[in-house]
Amino acid sequence: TKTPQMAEVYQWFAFPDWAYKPESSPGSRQIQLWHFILELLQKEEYQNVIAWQGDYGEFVIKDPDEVARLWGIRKCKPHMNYDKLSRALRYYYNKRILHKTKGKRFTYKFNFSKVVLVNYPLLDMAANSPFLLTQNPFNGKKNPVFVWLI
DNA sequence: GACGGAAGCA
DNA sequence: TGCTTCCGTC
Repeated sequence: TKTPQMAEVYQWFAFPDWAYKPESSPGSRQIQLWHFILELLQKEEYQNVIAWQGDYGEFVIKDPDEVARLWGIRKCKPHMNYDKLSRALRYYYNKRILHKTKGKRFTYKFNFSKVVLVNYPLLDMAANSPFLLTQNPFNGKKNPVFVWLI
Protein backbone atom coordinates (compact mmCIF):
# COMPACT_ATOMS: atom_id res chain seq x y z
CA THR A 1 0.00 0.00 0.00
CA LYS A 2 1.09 3.55 -0.70
CA THR A 3 -0.48 4.97 2.43
CA PRO A 4 2.68 5.39 4.56
CA GLN A 5 4.35 7.38 1.80
CA MET A 6 1.30 9.57 1.50
CA ALA A 7 1.43 10.33 5.19
CA GLU A 8 4.92 11.67 4.61
CA VAL A 9 3.76 13.73 1.68
CA TYR A 10 0.91 15.40 3.50
CA GLN A 11 2.84 16.07 6.66
CA TRP A 12 3.87 19.42 5.25
CA PHE A 13 0.63 20.25 3.50
CA ALA A 14 -0.30 23.85 4.09
CA PHE A 15 -2.86 26.28 2.80
CA PRO A 16 -1.94 29.86 1.98
CA ASP A 17 -4.39 32.73 2.30
CA TRP A 18 -5.32 32.59 -1.37
CA ALA A 19 -6.59 29.06 -0.91
CA TYR A 20 -9.50 30.62 0.92
CA LYS A 21 -12.29 32.65 -0.60
CA PRO A 22 -11.40 36.25 -1.39
CA GLU A 23 -13.07 38.93 0.71
CA SER A 24 -15.11 40.17 -2.23
CA SER A 25 -16.81 36.81 -2.47
CA PRO A 26 -19.83 36.09 -0.30
CA GLY A 27 -19.02 33.88 2.62
CA SER A 28 -15.73 35.68 2.75
CA ARG A 29 -12.56 33.90 3.77
CA GLN A 30 -14.38 30.74 4.69
CA ILE A 31 -12.47 27.50 4.53
CA GLN A 32 -13.65 25.05 1.89
CA LEU A 33 -14.72 21.59 2.92
CA TRP A 34 -12.03 19.80 0.95
CA HIS A 35 -9.35 22.03 2.52
CA PHE A 36 -10.70 21.07 5.89
CA ILE A 37 -10.70 17.37 4.99
CA LEU A 38 -7.04 17.57 3.93
CA GLU A 39 -6.27 19.51 7.09
CA LEU A 40 -7.68 16.72 9.27
CA LEU A 41 -5.93 14.07 7.17
CA GLN A 42 -2.53 15.62 7.74
CA LYS A 43 -2.86 15.56 11.52
CA GLU A 44 -2.03 12.37 13.35
CA GLU A 45 -4.36 13.15 16.22
CA TYR A 46 -7.35 12.63 13.91
CA GLN A 47 -6.31 9.22 12.60
CA ASN A 48 -9.19 7.61 14.46
CA VAL A 49 -11.59 10.12 12.91
CA ILE A 50 -10.42 10.27 9.28
CA ALA A 51 -7.39 8.70 7.62
CA TRP A 52 -5.75 7.83 4.32
CA GLN A 53 -6.55 4.24 3.48
CA GLY A 54 -6.37 2.09 0.37
CA ASP A 55 -5.50 3.61 -3.00
CA TYR A 56 -3.59 6.80 -3.52
CA GLY A 57 -5.87 9.71 -2.60
CA GLU A 58 -8.40 7.45 -0.93
CA PHE A 59 -9.54 8.21 2.58
CA VAL A 60 -11.99 6.73 5.06
CA ILE A 61 -14.16 8.67 7.44
CA LYS A 62 -13.87 6.45 10.49
CA ASP A 63 -16.05 8.61 12.71
CA PRO A 64 -18.62 10.45 10.56
CA ASP A 65 -20.32 12.11 13.53
CA GLU A 66 -17.02 13.54 14.75
CA VAL A 67 -15.97 14.83 11.34
CA ALA A 68 -19.35 16.51 11.02
CA ARG A 69 -19.05 17.96 14.50
CA LEU A 70 -15.59 19.40 13.79
CA TRP A 71 -16.78 20.80 10.45
CA GLY A 72 -19.77 22.33 12.20
CA ILE A 73 -17.51 24.02 14.72
CA ARG A 74 -15.31 25.42 11.95
CA LYS A 75 -18.26 26.78 10.01
CA CYS A 76 -20.30 27.83 13.06
CA LYS A 77 -23.02 25.37 12.04
CA PRO A 78 -23.90 23.60 15.29
CA HIS A 79 -26.50 21.41 13.60
CA MET A 80 -24.09 19.95 11.06
CA ASN A 81 -24.25 16.19 10.66
CA TYR A 82 -22.91 13.52 8.30
CA ASP A 83 -26.05 13.59 6.15
CA LYS A 84 -25.47 17.26 5.34
CA LEU A 85 -21.69 17.01 5.14
CA SER A 86 -21.92 14.09 2.73
CA ARG A 87 -24.28 16.10 0.49
CA ALA A 88 -21.53 18.72 0.26
CA LEU A 89 -19.04 15.97 -0.60
CA ARG A 90 -21.37 14.71 -3.35
CA TYR A 91 -21.37 18.18 -4.92
CA TYR A 92 -17.62 17.62 -5.41
CA TYR A 93 -18.26 14.73 -7.80
CA ASN A 94 -19.19 16.97 -10.74
CA LYS A 95 -16.39 19.38 -9.86
CA ARG A 96 -13.96 16.48 -10.14
CA ILE A 97 -12.45 17.19 -6.76
CA LEU A 98 -13.66 13.93 -5.22
CA HIS A 99 -15.35 10.73 -6.15
CA LYS A 100 -16.87 7.89 -4.21
CA THR A 101 -15.14 4.58 -3.75
CA LYS A 102 -18.11 2.40 -4.51
CA GLY A 103 -18.85 -0.43 -2.14
CA LYS A 104 -16.62 0.98 0.59
CA ARG A 105 -18.52 2.64 3.41
CA PHE A 106 -17.56 6.26 4.22
CA THR A 107 -14.76 6.06 1.65
CA TYR A 108 -13.98 8.79 -0.87
CA LYS A 109 -11.05 9.53 -3.15
CA PHE A 110 -9.39 12.78 -4.15
CA ASN A 111 -8.78 13.23 -7.86
CA PHE A 112 -5.08 13.82 -7.39
CA SER A 113 -4.40 13.49 -11.10
CA LYS A 114 -5.34 17.16 -10.99
CA VAL A 115 -2.76 18.10 -8.40
CA VAL A 116 -0.50 20.93 -9.37
CA LEU A 117 2.15 22.74 -7.45
CA VAL A 118 1.73 26.44 -7.20
CA ASN A 119 4.50 28.83 -6.09
CA TYR A 120 7.22 26.32 -6.93
CA PRO A 121 7.03 25.79 -10.72
CA LEU A 122 10.35 23.96 -10.70
CA LEU A 123 8.63 21.18 -8.82
CA ASP A 124 5.72 21.16 -11.22
CA MET A 125 6.83 17.82 -12.69
CA ALA A 126 5.90 16.36 -9.36
CA ALA A 127 2.27 16.78 -10.35
CA ASN A 128 2.53 13.59 -12.37
CA SER A 129 4.61 11.82 -9.78
CA PRO A 130 3.53 12.95 -6.33
CA PHE A 131 6.08 10.80 -4.55
CA LEU A 132 8.85 13.05 -5.77
CA LEU A 133 7.51 15.43 -3.18
CA THR A 134 9.00 13.35 -0.38
CA GLN A 135 12.35 14.73 -1.50
CA ASN A 136 11.14 18.30 -1.37
CA PRO A 137 13.90 20.77 -0.56
CA PHE A 138 11.58 23.04 1.41
CA ASN A 139 11.19 20.66 4.30
CA GLY A 140 11.17 23.31 6.98
CA LYS A 141 7.96 24.91 8.12
CA LYS A 142 9.24 28.24 6.87
CA ASN A 143 8.71 27.39 3.21
CA PRO A 144 5.91 24.87 2.88
CA VAL A 145 5.10 23.74 -0.62
CA PHE A 146 1.58 24.75 -1.45
CA VAL A 147 -0.54 22.23 -3.24
CA TRP A 148 -3.69 23.07 -5.07
CA LEU A 149 -6.33 20.99 -6.81
CA ILE A 150 -7.69 22.24 -10.09
C1' DG B 1 -25.69 4.67 3.40
C1' DA B 2 -25.63 6.76 -0.83
C1' DC B 3 -27.66 9.54 -4.35
C1' DG B 4 -29.23 13.89 -6.30
C1' DG B 5 -33.18 17.40 -6.86
C1' DA B 6 -34.82 21.52 -4.88
C1' DA B 7 -34.81 25.58 -2.20
C1' DG B 8 -32.34 28.75 0.71
C1' DC B 9 -28.55 31.44 2.49
C1' DA B 10 -24.37 34.55 2.63
C1' DT C 1 -20.61 30.21 -5.58
C1' DG C 2 -20.17 26.76 -1.96
C1' DC C 3 -22.24 25.06 0.69
C1' DT C 4 -26.66 24.03 4.26
C1' DT C 5 -31.01 22.16 4.89
C1' DC C 6 -34.44 18.91 3.74
C1' DC C 7 -36.11 14.96 1.71
C1' DG C 8 -37.80 11.23 -1.60
C1' DT C 9 -35.80 7.17 -3.64
C1' DC C 10 -33.03 3.05 -4.11
